[in-house]
Amino acid sequence: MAGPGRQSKLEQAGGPADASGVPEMATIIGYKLRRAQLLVFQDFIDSFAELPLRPAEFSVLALIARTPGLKQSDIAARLGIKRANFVSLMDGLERRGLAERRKAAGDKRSHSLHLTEQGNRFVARMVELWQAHEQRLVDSLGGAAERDRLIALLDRIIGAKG
Amino acid sequence: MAGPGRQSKLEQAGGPADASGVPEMATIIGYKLRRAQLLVFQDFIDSFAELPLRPAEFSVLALIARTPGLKQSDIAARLGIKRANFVSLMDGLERRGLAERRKAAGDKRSHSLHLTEQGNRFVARMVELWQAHEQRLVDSLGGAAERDRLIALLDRIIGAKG
DNA sequence: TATTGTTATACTCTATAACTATA
DNA sequence: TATAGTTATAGAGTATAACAATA
Repeated sequence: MAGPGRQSKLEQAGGPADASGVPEMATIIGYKLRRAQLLVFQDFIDSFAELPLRPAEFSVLALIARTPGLKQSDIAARLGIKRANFVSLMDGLERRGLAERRKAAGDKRSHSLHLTEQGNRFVARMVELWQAHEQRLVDSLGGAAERDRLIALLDRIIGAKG
Repeated sequence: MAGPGRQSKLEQAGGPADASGVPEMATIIGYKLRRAQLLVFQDFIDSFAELPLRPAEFSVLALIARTPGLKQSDIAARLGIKRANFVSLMDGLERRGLAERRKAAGDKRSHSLHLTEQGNRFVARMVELWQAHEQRLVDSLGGAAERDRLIALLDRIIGAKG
């Protein structure tokens, strides 16, 4: 990792560094990712003032809408949510009448997840609000092509875990 | 927002959507940003197993190293940390003997922040560990040019708040 | 009056262990 | 034995209000 001749390869990993090699925050990938992600989530929250919904709840409803009938554990795993933490999240969606647990056919341990009728209507409005939010983001990036480039780069970081 | 002729502009904001317009998570900017950021922070934490340090602590030490003497509130504001939350973070760095508060010259209310001698040595090692972490990221992206493209795209989202 | 640092507090998110009922 | 769902709990991270000292 640190052989001789290291000095001749300054700035190979990070961006501009001072004499001691301390990087400027503006050039650090993780720092920029965090700042951007916080801003995007804040815009998401603001966009859903009319229909209070957190990003995690949005992702659960969207996934159930697209692939109804999946087991609770499957939904949680696909979204990177621990199954223990998924319980109260799903409780909330059920309490609001948007989604429901049904006894799975074969396996009596598991629940399969579905939207309710009200949930379907909710998701329709949710998608409209989301599109406005996403369009703002795409515009700030400079267009759909830039959006695609950003996602392609993020996918390289995420790798096979996508 | 939703005029007639909307069907002819499908997928303008989001990526592939099903018949009801529900987006696939893999095409959502905020979702990808979150996943990537979590992975990067996890790799950061793993990289600092030898020298336990959280991302926020890293950013504070790096900022003090590059611009010593700034007020506590300035450091916090530049990093997007609420000053109330900055107190215990700084307490930790001071307790570990890495950084210190000094009475500011003019204003008796404020503290100016500096690294200790031990802090300088710590930062030197911290930078080495960080470079290995950052190099892994750059490699996964495909090179420094891709890193620059990613940061440029993130800066468009962040806008003037960077 | 306003600002700096601080305390206290609360809420969200995340992580782990242990329980139950099934398999 | 292992898995699905659940409960309880603890730790971060983050947000606001209020206070003392100082400007």
